[in-house]
Amino acid sequence: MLLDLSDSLKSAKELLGYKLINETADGVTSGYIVETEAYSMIDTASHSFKGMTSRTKPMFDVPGTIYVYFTYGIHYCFNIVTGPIDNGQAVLIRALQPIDGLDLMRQRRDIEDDLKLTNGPAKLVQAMAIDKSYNGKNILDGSSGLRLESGIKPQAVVQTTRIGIKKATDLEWRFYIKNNQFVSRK
DNA sequence: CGTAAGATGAAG
DNA sequence: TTCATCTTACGG
Repeated sequence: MLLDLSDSLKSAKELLGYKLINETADGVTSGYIVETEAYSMIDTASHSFKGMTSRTKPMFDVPGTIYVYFTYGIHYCFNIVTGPIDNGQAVLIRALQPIDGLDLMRQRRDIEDDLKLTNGPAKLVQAMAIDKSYNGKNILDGSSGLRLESGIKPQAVVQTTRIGIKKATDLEWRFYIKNNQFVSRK
């Protein structure tokens, strides 16, 4: 695999178009990554900004480590850790274009509209049945059902500010595939 | 301990 | 725009 996970900013852009696949007992679901955000230790909006805590420990592990966190009392979000070990960098996966296992996704999301299946960080996590048990495992070594494959090559990528944060709102560390319907917000 | 905020989503 | 809902982090 030629995927570069050495730096969260580079990786956030490069991960666009990659196919994310999860195999569970229920079946296989997959989708192309169409929206990402980069986070790092020099970034006041990052969970890793104040250093390692029990929650953010996976962010300081090797590249490819899966970081799943719980937020707003309801939702889980999923990140892929990048950068050298101990560097506190990660890429938040914000949206997918669903490819395989649409029925399973509709079932898990309890929704009919396919456009709303995976167009948000907590939505895709629910559609692909990613939970806290994936936290700390590595997406590159098959230690969970989750893995990456090469997918499509984005024709055009938009770089802009991140969503839902109150700090470092000037940083343009969000990337998405231009004109893709499954991006969470324009 | 007490408490406030949070990388969201759905409904009204 | 509001609210559901609860873990994490941090201060006392």
